[in-house]
Amino acid sequence: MAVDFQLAPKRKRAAGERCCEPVVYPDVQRDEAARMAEVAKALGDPIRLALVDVLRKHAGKVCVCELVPLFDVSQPTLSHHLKKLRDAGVVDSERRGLWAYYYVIPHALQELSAWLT
Amino acid sequence: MAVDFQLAPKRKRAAGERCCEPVVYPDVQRDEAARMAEVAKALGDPIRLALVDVLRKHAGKVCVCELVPLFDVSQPTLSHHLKKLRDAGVVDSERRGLWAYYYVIPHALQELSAWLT
DNA sequence: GCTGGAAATCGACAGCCATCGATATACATA
DNA sequence: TATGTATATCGATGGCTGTCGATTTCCAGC
Repeated sequence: MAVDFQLAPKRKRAAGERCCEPVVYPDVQRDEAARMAEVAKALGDPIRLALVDVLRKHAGKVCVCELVPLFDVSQPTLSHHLKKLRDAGVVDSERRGLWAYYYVIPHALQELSAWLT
Repeated sequence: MAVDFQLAPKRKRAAGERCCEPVVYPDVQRDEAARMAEVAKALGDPIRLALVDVLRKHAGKVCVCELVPLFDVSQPTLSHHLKKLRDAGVVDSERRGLWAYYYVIPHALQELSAWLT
């Protein structure tokens, strides 16, 4: 995760000089921005975005063995992408025997979605 | 940009066997994923996400000199983030004299927003 | 036990990213 | 022309990312 930003004091400006209407600090709090940016970052790869798309369209849980052949990357690489999505809190997984099933965590995308709307 | 993903046959074919036409992801979907991932990646940094938040809340155009003091990063770093957002097609800028004004491109976030909904 | 398959992890590598200070560019004003 | 200011670009740096092949872990079935 990138370095967190902070509020800094406004710089002084010559009296009466004005380039535009004053701005106020973003409504989004820092931790909100950090959370949403984390989710956005997880979606910021075409493979991961398509993975989430597949998982969302399957209301249930999808076996990794069904996901791997859909993409032109190796199994370890896909596993890496799934881990990124898990670390970002977008998906979760469940093991049944040899197989692992992934699914989108309900409401994981809700905050970002609401902000974008 | 990361390596573009491809779609492969859904099932591994046995040697020489020909069971069916491979299932192919529509190209539209791949392009969509690439475009949306690019936008998501641009939003995948807390500073850039907060920048977009500020610009969106101000329906007009905001001077860079108002943005810089809001964040605890140097002016070159903020300029770099603004350039990232510009390259991703999220914002655009306009120069008036010494000052540069940034604004969110209308509907730039629409596709991603609709997909997330 | 042993063998085989599914998935995760490891180790390495090239490329990208966020950040800074220094510098360049462009414009305004004296 | 000379000076100052706003913004962009440059160059360097440490850290992160996506990718792979090889390996490991875990489980099922023999």
